[in-house]
Amino acid sequence: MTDTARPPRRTEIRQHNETLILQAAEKVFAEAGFGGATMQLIADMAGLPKANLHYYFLTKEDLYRRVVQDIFEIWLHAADSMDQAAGPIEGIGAYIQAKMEISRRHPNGSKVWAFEVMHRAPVIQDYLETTLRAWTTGRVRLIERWIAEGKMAPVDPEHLLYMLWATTQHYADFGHQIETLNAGPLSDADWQKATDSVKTMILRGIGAL
Amino acid sequence: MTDTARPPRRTEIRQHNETLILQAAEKVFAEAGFGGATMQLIADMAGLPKANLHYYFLTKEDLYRRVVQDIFEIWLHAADSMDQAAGPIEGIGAYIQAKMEISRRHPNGSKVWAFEVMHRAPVIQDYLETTLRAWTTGRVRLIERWIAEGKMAPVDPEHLLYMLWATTQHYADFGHQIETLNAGPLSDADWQKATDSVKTMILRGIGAL
DNA sequence: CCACAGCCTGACCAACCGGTCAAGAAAATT
DNA sequence: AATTTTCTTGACCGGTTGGTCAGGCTGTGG
Repeated sequence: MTDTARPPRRTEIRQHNETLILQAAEKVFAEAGFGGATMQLIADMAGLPKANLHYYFLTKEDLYRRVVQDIFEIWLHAADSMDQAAGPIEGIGAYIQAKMEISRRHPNGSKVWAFEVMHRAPVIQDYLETTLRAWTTGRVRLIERWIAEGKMAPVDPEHLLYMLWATTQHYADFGHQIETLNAGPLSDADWQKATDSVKTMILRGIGAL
Repeated sequence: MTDTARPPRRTEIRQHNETLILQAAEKVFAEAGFGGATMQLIADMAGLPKANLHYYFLTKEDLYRRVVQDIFEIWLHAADSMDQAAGPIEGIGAYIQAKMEISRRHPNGSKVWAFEVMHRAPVIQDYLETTLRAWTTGRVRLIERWIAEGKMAPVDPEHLLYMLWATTQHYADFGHQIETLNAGPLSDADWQKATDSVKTMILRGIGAL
């Protein structure tokens, strides 16, 4: 066998433990930030000795980088629904729907992203400058086409994107504030109402309704 | 002299150094979070020895609390313009204007607030439950009145408030991401355009235009 | 049975953390 | 000038941190 391209073997144990650690890390990094998180706390939450974490992830920063990268992947895929849409009502409506669901199911991921960007993105700056910028340019063109086709009002595409990110991520990043004002966690109906409200206000705001 | 009501004397030195420390602390807390910030770093940035910080502020947490409280004050005052307005166009328009200016001039304050809320607000939870909740209730009533008077569409007032907070604060909290996509800091014209975009989309979104 | 690579972990370390303190300098008050 | 209060600071302390490492464990292929 001269299979030089074979990837380094990943036993099931490795896969399992890495997942365990990443889940715990996401939670701890979200709740305490990079500086406030401790490897010991992540280890305890994952149910492993601390030294084991350093076996799978060389340093705290390596572990953090993996968490942020994994989140970034989820974010990018959320926009797939936007691309093959006939117009803004379907496209932006679906994007809002997808991002609201991510905010509900991966609130910790959203928070880690927020932490990272507020830190001036020391770990994922290159992603911002390459992948995210390319992604943004593509959606700006899409929105400009919809405007040219008279399917929506001539709003600034970049600021529309910022508004979409801000409103949807707010329900994850500031979830605690919302739950406090709501006097408890949001129910299924609450989330439905939130999603509908955001959709309605934004779609009407861009003159698509 | 039996002036028992006299406030604790505040020399100019005290006032000056407290301001110096608070400014440095706001910046460091914003850039590193509570856990990541160190008293040594704040001291260096303020140009004072570390022991001097503990003379003016007993503990790191006391200093942090002061920073968060100061920010909270600024936020509350921003809504004054909203109250004595004839309708949503003036009221919400002025509120957006005020909050965008705060995002521009106090981006660190906004970030510290975001950090605190993401931490599940260990320091200012009581503020959320009392002051912020009361404030919110008042504005919800105001918006409901505008709706009843037919001055805007029947949107959910709470989610409108969340949208206002999310969009305006996004320009502070995610300023680095925006600047990266913008390939540089936002100019006066950029900020004007951002403010106009937010105003137009939201006011049209609530059917006030 | 052996050999060997991957996996596990208690014990340990240098560096750094928030916070303390005593002694003195500076300023304000008498 | 004397006294009292406020301010300043280097040196220090116990506790915690990220990271290391030697040695043991486990499962698998021959």
